[in-house]
Amino acid sequence: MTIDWQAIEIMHSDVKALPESLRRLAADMKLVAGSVLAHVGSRPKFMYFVCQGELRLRRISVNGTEVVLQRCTSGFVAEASLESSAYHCDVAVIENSQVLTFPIQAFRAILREDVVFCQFWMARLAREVRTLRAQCERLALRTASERVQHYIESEGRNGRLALRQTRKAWAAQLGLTHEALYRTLATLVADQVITLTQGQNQLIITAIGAKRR
Amino acid sequence: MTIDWQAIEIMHSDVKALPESLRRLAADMKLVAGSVLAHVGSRPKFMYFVCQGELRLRRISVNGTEVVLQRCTSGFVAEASLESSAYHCDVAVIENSQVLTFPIQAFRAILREDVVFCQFWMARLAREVRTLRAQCERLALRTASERVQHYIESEGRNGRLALRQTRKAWAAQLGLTHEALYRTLATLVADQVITLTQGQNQLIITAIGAKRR
DNA sequence: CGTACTTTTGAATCGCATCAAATCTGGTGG
DNA sequence: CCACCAGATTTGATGCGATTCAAAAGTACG
Repeated sequence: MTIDWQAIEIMHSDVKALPESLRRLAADMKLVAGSVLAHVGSRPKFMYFVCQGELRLRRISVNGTEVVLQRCTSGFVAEASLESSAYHCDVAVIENSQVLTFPIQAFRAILREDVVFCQFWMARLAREVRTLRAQCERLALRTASERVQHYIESEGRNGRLALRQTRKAWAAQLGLTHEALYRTLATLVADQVITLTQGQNQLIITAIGAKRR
Repeated sequence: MTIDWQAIEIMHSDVKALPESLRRLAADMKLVAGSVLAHVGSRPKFMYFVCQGELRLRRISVNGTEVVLQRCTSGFVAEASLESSAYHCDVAVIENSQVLTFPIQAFRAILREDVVFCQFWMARLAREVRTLRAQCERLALRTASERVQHYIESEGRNGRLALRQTRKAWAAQLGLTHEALYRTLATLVADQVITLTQGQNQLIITAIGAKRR
């Protein structure tokens, strides 16, 4: 059960910040798509780090709609769970995944002792805050078209975005039904605001004009 | 220009966690309603702590709508600015306010040295993440009524909520127009889902039934 | 007492959700 | 290799709910 840290570091540079003491406590774990790693309200026992696959933080809202709060395909999951005594969302396994697990008590202890790692962790949280603020901003936009363009601008590079998920999943993240997203993309293409190109296993979206709305 | 820390600590318990070294660098500052403390894109020079008044993190979105990302009436503002070289939102002064300012370089340095304060700061960030996740969840709800009830549940206590802002401002936070919110509140009252009581200078909202939608 | 702002109500319009159904796709097992 | 299946994609029709524009009434504050 030895973990090949070097191999993991190549894929996930975040791992480099992990102190030796934490690495010794890590364990390897495989997860099956469709399962749920943690439920709302349950007590966090481990911190998880995604090496492969995809997890999602989600909540089933009052009326039954699924709300995606975060997609995790690489890196730590649910950083905020470190501080709290209960998960505030479900952690769902979307694809077969491989994760590292760290006992949460030990994690907390090391965070208290290791200043460098503490720094690193704070930076992670701050980044998370920024991402969430962007998402709030996006969800407050009133039309599907605006949300799509906002997403391209804030998540893409120079108006180019490689969509690493299905459009259906993207729709959930944008707070739209998949039908609405399909239609919106179609009209945006027709109006020459964006172009869609099929890359290998992912859709490439490119913004063209400065046209809005 | 001496700051009365004891007086401030009574109102804002967060201040107790501030190490002496940081306190020595603090300065007092009064802000006028309507002004803007920091603009998107500008470089953070100070960390701000709100003693009195109200600041808001906001962004003017693509189509001109104001999006409120955070209201600050007490405590640190824009925690994430600590890590970044530019503000990612405007910091607007809503009411005449009094804030403490801390040179950001020094703030960072002390965070590197003082483990206890670092702990405290991490906890703040984690709380912020949770709040933002709740807001994302709320904004993804499709109807005004659901957002209102979600807000009452997540921000209130036992189905009771003291609204510390105007309904118009609340509407912005909920991603609604003020008209929509007024109408929604009216129908929720009519349907006996909530009651509204006028407290001193604030509206008290109480959820009654388990009725949804 | 006037001004600026919030609160309230009305009417028309628009965009998305919803329900439905057809097609396309990748992956599976025979 | 092909038939088949589950899921994603796509298109259509309809209705609801929020936006929008407008205007009046209420409220706080100097």
